[in-house]
Amino acid sequence: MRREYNGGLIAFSRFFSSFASKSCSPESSIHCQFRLLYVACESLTTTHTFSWLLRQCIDGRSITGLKKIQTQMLKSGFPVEISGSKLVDASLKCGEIGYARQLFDGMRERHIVTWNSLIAYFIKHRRSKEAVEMYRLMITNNVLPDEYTLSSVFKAFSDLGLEKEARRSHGLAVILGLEVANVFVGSALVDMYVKFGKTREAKLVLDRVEEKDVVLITALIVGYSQKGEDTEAVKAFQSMLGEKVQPNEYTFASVLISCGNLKDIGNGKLIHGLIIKSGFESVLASQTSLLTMYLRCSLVDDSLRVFKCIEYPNQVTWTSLISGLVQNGREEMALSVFRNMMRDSIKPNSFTLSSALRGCSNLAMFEEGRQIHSIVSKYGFDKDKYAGSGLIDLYGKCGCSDMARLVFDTLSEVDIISLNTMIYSYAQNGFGHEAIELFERMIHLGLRPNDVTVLSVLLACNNSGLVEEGCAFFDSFRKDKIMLTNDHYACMVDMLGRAGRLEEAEMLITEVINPDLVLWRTLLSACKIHRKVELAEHITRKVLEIAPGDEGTLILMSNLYASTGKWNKVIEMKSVMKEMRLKKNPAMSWVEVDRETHTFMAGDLFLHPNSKEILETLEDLIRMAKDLGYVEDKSCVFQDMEETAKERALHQHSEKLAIAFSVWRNVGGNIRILKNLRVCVDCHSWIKIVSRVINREIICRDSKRFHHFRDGSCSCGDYW
DNA sequence: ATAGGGTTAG
Repeated sequence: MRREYNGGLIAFSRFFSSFASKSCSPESSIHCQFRLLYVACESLTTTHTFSWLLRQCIDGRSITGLKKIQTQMLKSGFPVEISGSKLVDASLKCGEIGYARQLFDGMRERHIVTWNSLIAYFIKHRRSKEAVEMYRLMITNNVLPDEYTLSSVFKAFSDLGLEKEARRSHGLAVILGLEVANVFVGSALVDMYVKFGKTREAKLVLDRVEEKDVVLITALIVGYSQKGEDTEAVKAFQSMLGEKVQPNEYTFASVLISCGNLKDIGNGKLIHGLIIKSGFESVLASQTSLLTMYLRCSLVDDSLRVFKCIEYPNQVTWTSLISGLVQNGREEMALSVFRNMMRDSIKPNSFTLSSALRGCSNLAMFEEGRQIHSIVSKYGFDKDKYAGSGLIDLYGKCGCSDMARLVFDTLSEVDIISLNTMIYSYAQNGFGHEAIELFERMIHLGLRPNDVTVLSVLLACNNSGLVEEGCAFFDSFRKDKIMLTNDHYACMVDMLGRAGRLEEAEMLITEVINPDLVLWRTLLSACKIHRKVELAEHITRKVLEIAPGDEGTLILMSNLYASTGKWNKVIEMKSVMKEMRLKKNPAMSWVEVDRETHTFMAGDLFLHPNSKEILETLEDLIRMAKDLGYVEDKSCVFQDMEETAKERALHQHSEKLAIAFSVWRNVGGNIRILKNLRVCVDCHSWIKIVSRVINREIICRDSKRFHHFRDGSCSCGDYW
């Protein structure tokens, strides 16, 4: 009789659902189900039917239905303990935590499944605190946790950093014999120790688990690769194969990260083969991991080949490609990939945006970067620290530290990275006081400065001529036992050297355990500024002992001889360089106009389609600058030639060409140019005057810093 | 009836 009714019910339900799918809206379909439940609830008793009905409620997310079933269960004398856990589980699956909690609180006797379901729900929704509270309540109520409880709750411990309590529960798992016997408990433990950064203990747990499976071993591999113990990760993977445990896409993903970190292309390709052999070749996660691995190993073509085989790349796949291309210096391609992604209507996330922004800031692509800024806003990432730092970096590298600051001030959370980025932006642009102010705020917030902070602060002092402040900071960093690297020393050597305190600068180098070429070259360029030929010769001899024929040193020395008029020495140096087949890095400037980049090389305009117009504009600008007092500084010419030829050479320095081009194209607003070397004294004084002539700000990024030319003066205070 | 691992970033 009952069975018949149940069968009838199913048929009834089928009738309704087919009816619903054909002609009804989803709401009316659920309405039909309510009617159905109402009818059914009148006379039902079997466990089987209750389960079926609960399933219907879960599918229809119907709390009303649940309540009806509850009444019916009570009426029919269904064991309260069982019905309770069933109802709690069903309410949680309907997303009704409030009702579940209400049921839970009303129970006199609670089945362990009830506890487990609630804990699992909290874990699933990352409500770790409540999960742990529930677990504690369970213990105080003398309910002994089982394998289900433990395999869930460990995640909450690691999430909240409750290591002590976690170890106590681990002990419980050992006493109950679950650590060894239940692989779920074992993997949860491994995962937990991994999250605590304790890979050694994770491995000890793994070794004790009797029947090891993929998840267990993968959890350990993940731990190794996230901690940078990449060799261990690869070893664990190999031993997994030895134990005949079949890896899956999760396993491949983590071991491939380690291969990428190790640049272990041999194992990387081996795993690629394994992926094909075990049928994971068209699993998106595996494809993405392979793509990333190839990019980390700088095999851009291989990664593109993998990408082409992917039918539907997702957000992560696209992002991985974009960030990898940027890391390999293929910014242009990265940005075109980004545009393709947007065209395919794949939503970007903060990873995507910060990668694309880094592509822009590497090349100081202002317009492109601004467009990405509007995408950042469109998708609601204005307050995000990752996208935000990307924007700060972009604006900093485009010479707009005020815009960088606007972004910084909207961030919802200030952390060491965003602070460092902002301080560095100020430093590059010569806003020393602003940088120091932010640094003080950082200390006030209780954040410990790291090596990037130290470099940014020193650079800020250096670029603003704050020598005393810089020295004071340096001393305090030394006292605070902050690790100082060669870069930090190089910054100080530059600062002291440029201030003419060459002896102190040299002393500082002797303090360094392993002085590198950069340090010596820095001191050498200070010699060049102050025309200290003898000291420079002394240093050059020293450097050439460590690094015979060092290109940078020879060029600096040759330029020093040239600027002091020692032309025979210049010829000598040049012949040495020629013999060693060294070529000077040609000076280049570039400028972005209408999202197109135009590159200029000194004296080289013949190939430009508008050379005539550019030269005419340039002549006008030089004439007007001369009217306001510009005089050529011929010490900036490093070749021995006739005076008029020197003038001509000066007039065609790449930055002058780039500025003339921008003026001719009538670029609106500021003029923003970039240069691969440092700007020379002659161009510097010329650009100052031109900024007044055309009454516009000219921002020039050279290889070391920014110069903001406005109304006849420069932000660097003629100190660079 | 209730349970475990991964991919992209400054």
